[in-house]
Amino acid sequence: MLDKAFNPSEIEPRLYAGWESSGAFACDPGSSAVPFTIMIPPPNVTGSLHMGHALTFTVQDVLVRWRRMQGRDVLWQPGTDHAGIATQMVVERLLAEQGNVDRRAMGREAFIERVWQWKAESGGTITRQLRRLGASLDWARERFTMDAGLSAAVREVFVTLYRTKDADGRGLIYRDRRLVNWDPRLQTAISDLEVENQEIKGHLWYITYPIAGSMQGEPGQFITVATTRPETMLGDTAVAVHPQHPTLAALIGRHAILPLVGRLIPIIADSYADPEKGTGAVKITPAHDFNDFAVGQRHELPMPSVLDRQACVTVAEIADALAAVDGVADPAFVRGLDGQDRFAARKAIVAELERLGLLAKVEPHTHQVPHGDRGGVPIEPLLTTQWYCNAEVLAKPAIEAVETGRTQFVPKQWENTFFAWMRDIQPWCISRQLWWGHRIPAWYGPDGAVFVAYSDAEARAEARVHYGNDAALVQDEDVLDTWFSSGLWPFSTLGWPEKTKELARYYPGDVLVTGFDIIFFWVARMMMQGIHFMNRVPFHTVYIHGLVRDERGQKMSKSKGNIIDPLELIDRFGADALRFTICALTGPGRDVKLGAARVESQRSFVTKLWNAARFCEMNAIAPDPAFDPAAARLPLTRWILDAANDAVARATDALERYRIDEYAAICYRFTWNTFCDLFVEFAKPVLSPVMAGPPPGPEDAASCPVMPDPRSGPGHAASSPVMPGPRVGPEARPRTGSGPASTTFVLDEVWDGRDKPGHDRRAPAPVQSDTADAREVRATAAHVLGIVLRLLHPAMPFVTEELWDRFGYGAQYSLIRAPWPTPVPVTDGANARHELDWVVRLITQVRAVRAEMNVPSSTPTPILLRDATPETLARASRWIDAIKRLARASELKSLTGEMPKGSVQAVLDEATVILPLAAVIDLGTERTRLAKERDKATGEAKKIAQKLENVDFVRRAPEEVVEENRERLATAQAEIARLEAALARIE
RNA sequence: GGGCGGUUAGCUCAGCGGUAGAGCGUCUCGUUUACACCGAGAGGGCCGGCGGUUCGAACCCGUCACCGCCCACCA
Repeated sequence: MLDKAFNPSEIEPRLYAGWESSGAFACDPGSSAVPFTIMIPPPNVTGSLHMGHALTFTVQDVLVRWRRMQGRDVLWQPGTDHAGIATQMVVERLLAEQGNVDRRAMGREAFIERVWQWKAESGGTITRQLRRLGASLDWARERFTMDAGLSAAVREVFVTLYRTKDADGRGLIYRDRRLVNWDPRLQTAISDLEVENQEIKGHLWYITYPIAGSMQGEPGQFITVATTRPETMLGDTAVAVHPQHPTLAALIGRHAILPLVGRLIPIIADSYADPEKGTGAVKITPAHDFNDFAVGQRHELPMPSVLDRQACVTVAEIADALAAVDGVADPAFVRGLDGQDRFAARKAIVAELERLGLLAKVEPHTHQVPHGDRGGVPIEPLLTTQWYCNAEVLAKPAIEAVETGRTQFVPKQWENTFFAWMRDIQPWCISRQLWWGHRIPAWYGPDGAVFVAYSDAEARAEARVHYGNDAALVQDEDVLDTWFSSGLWPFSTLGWPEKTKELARYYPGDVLVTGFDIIFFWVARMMMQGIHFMNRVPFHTVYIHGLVRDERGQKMSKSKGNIIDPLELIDRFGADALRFTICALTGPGRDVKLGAARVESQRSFVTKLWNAARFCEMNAIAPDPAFDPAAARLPLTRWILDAANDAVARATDALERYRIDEYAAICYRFTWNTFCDLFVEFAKPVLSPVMAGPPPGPEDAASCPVMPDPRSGPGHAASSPVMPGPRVGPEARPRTGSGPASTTFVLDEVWDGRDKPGHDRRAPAPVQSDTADAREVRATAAHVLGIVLRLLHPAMPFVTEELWDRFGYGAQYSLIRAPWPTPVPVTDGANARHELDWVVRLITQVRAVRAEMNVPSSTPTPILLRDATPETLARASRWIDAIKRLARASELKSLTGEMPKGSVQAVLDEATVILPLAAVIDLGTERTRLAKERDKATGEAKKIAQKLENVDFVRRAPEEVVEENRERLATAQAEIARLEAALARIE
């Protein structure tokens, strides 16, 4: 027996362990099946599962589980990223907390050993958490970016790119001395992508630079520059003005005296100086500003650095130029700045300028200041020698691959983002001044000669050739950007550069799933490196999902305190509920707004499925291997099989299009609305007919609050004249066995105006019907439940597996590899659909009317059909038990004569549905209700008529559209006529 | 400055040329034995504004407004 409720916390760990140990997630390189590969975006080894992970891994797991069920040989490659900066920071913080010496005191080797130790102890957090989410990763193949094999791949790539020369004879990896984004807190170079601009409320300082050799009172005695960074002025080597500047151009060629420093700097012409901005003159500090660096290169200016690696002032490079100038420059002041922090120096410099009267003015100024995304402090452009990768060369084939569609983005609009960045790609700084990471395989000789090699030994061998003897070599201290190794993930995890059978089989992969924030960092680099080294794109599809936000659409962040922990949600509601919520909310190009309330409401779907299964269990519904859907003969079974076909086809199509949200909605609707609300309810009278029909009404019809007409007395209804009903021809007579239930009720009985006392159903026997009909319904129910479980398995693996096992659809843990459902032939599905559609509409109509008239559902009433065709009456007869049960009917009959007084009417196709409710209805209310219905239909008819009167519409619209409108008009007009007739019957 | 996305029921969102939809919330009714994490029913929207294309626009085009994001840059 299934428990009353699904208990995820008990069931999930057990099922996951079973899956994993039974090898259900493992790929099979020896299989003949078509492979399907997804490379996990390796989470940081320091990470713990956050909502972004929950989103991306749920989406991937849905795709992976679905494809596995389709029979593909799935490799979902797991692993983690060594995450250079992040991990180094974590371990350094830990060392500090434990009161250890810092890493520099500790030494490189000992520190790295400590990081490995940390990884062994704490690096498994994220992978454990992924298991809790239900991610079906092939754990036996787990990789780490610093594994020996992956490290070998990194060296292979580095050496190869270094040795591959571009058109100018330069390696695709090369060393260069230029400005780099320097993070003074972490004391390492970072790439452009790791810089985040933050809006800062600062100041614009206007500083007066005296012109050298100018006379007192001369108009051009000073040139004023504006700056947001006065402290960099120590490194100024020019002042630039626009060559066509109306007034300042006259000063070009003269020199300014750099305040504080006393050095003479030229006033140069450069169109970089925008006459509209600031004062029109701009100070040039080539070593501390990217634009100024370019100006400095153009004019061959000196480039002294005045800030060091900790962003403190250093005067070493300008010491020789210091000169005392009365009232302008004082070498002692500048020397006094040496070693001061950049912001302290700024303050001091501003104060000194003010004291000297060289500060023309200060304005408040809000501007974007670049910050390091990890360190969080303003970055400092710094002149250093770093290793670069010529991304421009590598980008070209990657751009082409997307242009030609060999790799496609979903949604497509992200291709524009990709192109925009790739077509203007900058040299990629790949060296980092860290210890944790892949050490750059470059060695330096005593004279600075560089030897790039696979190993220390190989480098020594090269040096021996170079020098003619054994020279002492020193390996480069730096490590590579983490993304350099991540970019190799699609093939380094498969054994490259070895030619493994996994590499041949699983590269290229199929889909890459990630967020848009990673397109540049990772997707672009995998494309570039994958194409360059494997000659093929690493994946044919890049599926980009949104970001997870909180319920109000705010980005989740620690500072806002709106972080939602997926593990907490799993604890509270179960992994299936969380996963299904994510699936339902992840529309293309849309962020996922998620909160506990949403997960809680989706949990009820898990419960619903569980309870539907309990119903099946209670009704002895069990899988029947001999069941043949094509042989189903009942309208009910043919209808549900037909509807299941439709759900299967549409769910599969949605997954093909990566529309996880549509897939979820289709499954949800089919399970809840179609299977539970309709099929199960219709099945009940067949499965246990004793329980069919409404609960017992009052024994005495006269005491029923519905029937007696308070105005005319209890005898009134009974005294209404009743005409004989139509004889239903034998062809329309219900055939025993073709309907869903016993047909003890005959529709050609004429309603006699009296409600029959209900059967005595006060003690329903818990018997299960064992008719052929009931057996067919049971087998069908089991078949369709099996489809539901398989359809939902990718989204809700736990509850579906549990039910699959409990019902014995297959061996334990077999759902994970059960065949994905495909549509099956159904006999005359359209007919069954039409039939059920009518029954549902009848029931809905009656329910609506009853609710509107405030008839309590405990009070059954008769349902009379007027003007119904024999076909309709036959249909009604076939479904009489279900109708009575679901529409709370005491009986169902045809009516040709006059309507009982005080009846309520509703129009259903050609027939009018009449509910005799004399006791409770007010004629005025009923008249208003019917008039409202009629007016609605009239409005509809008028709209369509207008359309059809438009000759252009009739002439130019497609024939089927015109025809459809004609039909709709006819239907509406017929409905109006019947509603008019109904109104006329009311006195 | 360049670009992208969004604006549809109270909320979250589907729909993207031919009858405006769902879930949640609201209101009403219901102790029907699968399920109150339930069932039934109802109310609720000139689909951001203005133009245009079309027989027909929530949907296509233009434009504006507001919200969000990305890139560049602001001496």
